[in-house]
Amino acid sequence: MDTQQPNTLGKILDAAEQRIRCYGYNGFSFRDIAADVGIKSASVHYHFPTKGDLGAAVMQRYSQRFCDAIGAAEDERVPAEELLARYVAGYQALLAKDNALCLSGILTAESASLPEELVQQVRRFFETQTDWLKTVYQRLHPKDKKKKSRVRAQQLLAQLHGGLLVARATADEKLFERICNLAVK
Amino acid sequence: MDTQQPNTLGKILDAAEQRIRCYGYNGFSFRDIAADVGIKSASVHYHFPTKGDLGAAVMQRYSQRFCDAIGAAEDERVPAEELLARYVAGYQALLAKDNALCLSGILTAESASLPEELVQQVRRFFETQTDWLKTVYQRLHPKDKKKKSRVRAQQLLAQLHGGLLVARATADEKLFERICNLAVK
DNA sequence: GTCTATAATTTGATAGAC
DNA sequence: GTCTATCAAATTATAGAC
Repeated sequence: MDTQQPNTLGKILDAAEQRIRCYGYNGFSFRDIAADVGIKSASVHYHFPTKGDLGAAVMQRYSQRFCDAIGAAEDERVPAEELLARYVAGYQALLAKDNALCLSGILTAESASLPEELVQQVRRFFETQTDWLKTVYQRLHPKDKKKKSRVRAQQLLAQLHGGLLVARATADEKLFERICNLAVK
Repeated sequence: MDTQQPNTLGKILDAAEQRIRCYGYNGFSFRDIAADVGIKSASVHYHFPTKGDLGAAVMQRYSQRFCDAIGAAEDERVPAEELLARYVAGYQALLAKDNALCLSGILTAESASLPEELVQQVRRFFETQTDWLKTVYQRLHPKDKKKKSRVRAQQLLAQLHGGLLVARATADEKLFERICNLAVK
């Protein structure tokens, strides 16, 4: 799914991210991860003492990757339209491919059964995304009030994450693409 | 959350639906349900032999309730605009209140770890919703092609379910309301 | 760092008394 | 229908050898 990590720690994170995105946080065990990587579960505990530690590390890496990928919303060398198009394209490329949800989406669904730290990480993820999109929308519609740009951002996020959800539920591969096309128009 | 059932079977379904919507299918046990209802887990097994049976019954009742609530999309006594507004209002009233997802949404997120029967039920739920909304949109925009009405329907579903997701993640109670206002405009 | 072995707990599920 | 008692398997996690 992403850049295959050569070291054990990276492989564990890869496996855990994949597992969570497909089965949910409560749908995988340390033994599953161990089997995926080709080691024993005790070795997974060596790298991540508790399941909460593992979940937090996966989410942390995921957030960081997202931030790196989208860059600065204020970067004036790139037109706002293109930033937005890139953002949506990123969802198509990274997320819609295997018909799995965004990591943050699936963790939100299970949030009541998650360690509080993980819930906070997910919340920060969505707030970071909202802030980024808000800035882009403000460049796109400079006359809008900041509040309106924020609502636009939240609306797009809802559309994208809901698109991933409905596409997965109906096993309709083209659905997300159509949602995206409508979103960037 | 819904009409409190007086009989044990109904109480079990209520408790299971609540548990799934907050913790996910993999986030609750028969003992949890038993404790919620005030019986022992063996008694839950009397009503629903396996966890799959329980999950299927919860989803079945949920789908039926949805169908009953929205009525026939072809009902000409009700204007299409109102049907749409009612539909969105239903999401606000039933789902957004406790900041939990739609049952189908959370099951979609975990779908890879679910019994196949349950996955199919969820798929049918979304297809039923899409068909209903498609018919309403065709009444609203009679000149549109059927395909376009279908895409409108999917887009609204994505927006609503994504709205529930992002609202829950950010613990922003007003967010879903704003998404809804934009949706029915 | 990875292993074997194992502890402590939880889980889905069943048998049989009342 | 609900209970007590229990099972077999799985789960998170740790101790200690290599």
